[in-house]
Amino acid sequence: MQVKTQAGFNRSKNRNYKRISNRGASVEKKRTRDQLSSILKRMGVSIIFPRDSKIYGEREPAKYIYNIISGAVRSYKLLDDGRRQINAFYVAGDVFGLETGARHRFSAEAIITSSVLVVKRSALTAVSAREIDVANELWTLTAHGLERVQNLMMTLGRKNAQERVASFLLEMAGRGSDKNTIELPMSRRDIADYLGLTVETVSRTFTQLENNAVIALPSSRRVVLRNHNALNLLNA
Amino acid sequence: MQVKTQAGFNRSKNRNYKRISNRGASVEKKRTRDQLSSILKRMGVSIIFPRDSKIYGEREPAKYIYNIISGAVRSYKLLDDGRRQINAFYVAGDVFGLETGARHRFSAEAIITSSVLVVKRSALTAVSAREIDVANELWTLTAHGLERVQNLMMTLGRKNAQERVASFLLEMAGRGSDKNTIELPMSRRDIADYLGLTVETVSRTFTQLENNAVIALPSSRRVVLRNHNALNLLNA
DNA sequence: CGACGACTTGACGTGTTTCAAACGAGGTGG
DNA sequence: CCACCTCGTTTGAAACACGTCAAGTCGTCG
Repeated sequence: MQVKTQAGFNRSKNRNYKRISNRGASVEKKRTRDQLSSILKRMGVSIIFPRDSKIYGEREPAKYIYNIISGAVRSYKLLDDGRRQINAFYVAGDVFGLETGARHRFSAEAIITSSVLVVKRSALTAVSAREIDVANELWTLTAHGLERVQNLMMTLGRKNAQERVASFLLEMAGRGSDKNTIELPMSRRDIADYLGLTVETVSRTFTQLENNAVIALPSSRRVVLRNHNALNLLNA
Repeated sequence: MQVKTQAGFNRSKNRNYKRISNRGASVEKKRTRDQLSSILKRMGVSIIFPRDSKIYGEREPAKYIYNIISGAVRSYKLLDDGRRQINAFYVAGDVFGLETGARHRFSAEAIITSSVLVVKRSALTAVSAREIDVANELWTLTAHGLERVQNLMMTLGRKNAQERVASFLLEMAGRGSDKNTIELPMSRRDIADYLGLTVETVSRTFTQLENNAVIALPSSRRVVLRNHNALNLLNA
């Protein structure tokens, strides 16, 4: 884990997190909006994580919060016998590793070489104890994580292979700048462990979608969406 | 939906929600601990929801927060073709319906006749805007919901039928007072839609576990855990 | 150019679903 | 008090989607 000592050259799109209304508070500074990412930029240290390197492990003390500058990260849990469930892929702009408990409940690894802003959690909670807006942003961040996982839950519990892959592709397309061409940083195995399938089934489903002219596969890691309608139908 | 106008006779065990430490805040009132449930009791109105009645629907404005006094509730999402995924069962003491966005992202129904404290969300957010401890409790509540769903995700993505049912039984046992005998308020269909299986598979798995002397089934809705060890092994 | 790992494809096996029927407990009416 | 209906549950048999095992292909990098 190489350390780049200078911090705060964050060049990625930082999504503006919605805030809940706080009517009822009388003397309230309304100026703030997305303070969090500026705090992260100010307090964070940028670190480079090489491909497949561990960022943190399940059950380890959750002392830091992470904000991706560039690259991609997978977060996962393992069963005793090695079965893996990936619960999220994070890309540039995403914040991860935020916990309310003392320890991380997942492991996190860089999928490709990634530049990540690392922020002391204690520093952040100190701010949020004073600034209600920051506290709300943290809450909203957790709530967004919850939303994502709840959607995944639907996928894992009730969708077939085609529908799962379609959901995945639409989710990935919703992140990149080009809504039609997706560059996948992760392997088929990662996708399989995200969607509750096997590598073989994922691969077969990709070629099936290609044969049906729903997608094109210029290369195995590049997907072109050719028929959004069909994908949306599959997404149910 | 019958209304019982008098509020605040909450007689159920209210779990004490863990709070994150807020070191760094200088002038801090440390007195509070689980203010939330007392606020709910104070501000809530008790309502009786009959069996199978709707409490709120997906996409409806999230104007209220709910705290179960007695009974049981299921929260779920539907796909267009009617496939259902239950994301949580709530029992006495549980809080549900808390959102950071404007609308509910799930539907909620009473599984059996249930008495529920209903609290205006605006009232609660007004308090949390002033009281950082309350804000933290709300955050922690969301975080606990996230934990639960993340565990379910593992179950749905990577476990077989026996393991899913074992997880379910252990989860349910962890709630009731008697850790060995479980009274199930929900049907086999509900369990199936929670575990991503069909009714038939759930039923078969129950009898299979009974034949292996892991559980006993005095009646279809009453389960006796006879071999915790075996269940824990299945739980992985 | 050769080797390694990721991906694809094929053939076969199996756990879960599907379709169908029987069972059983609870409630109603005669 | 019993016959009857209903609905949740169980059980059976057959179909199928996905998993498993195995062999190939492709791309990348030394």
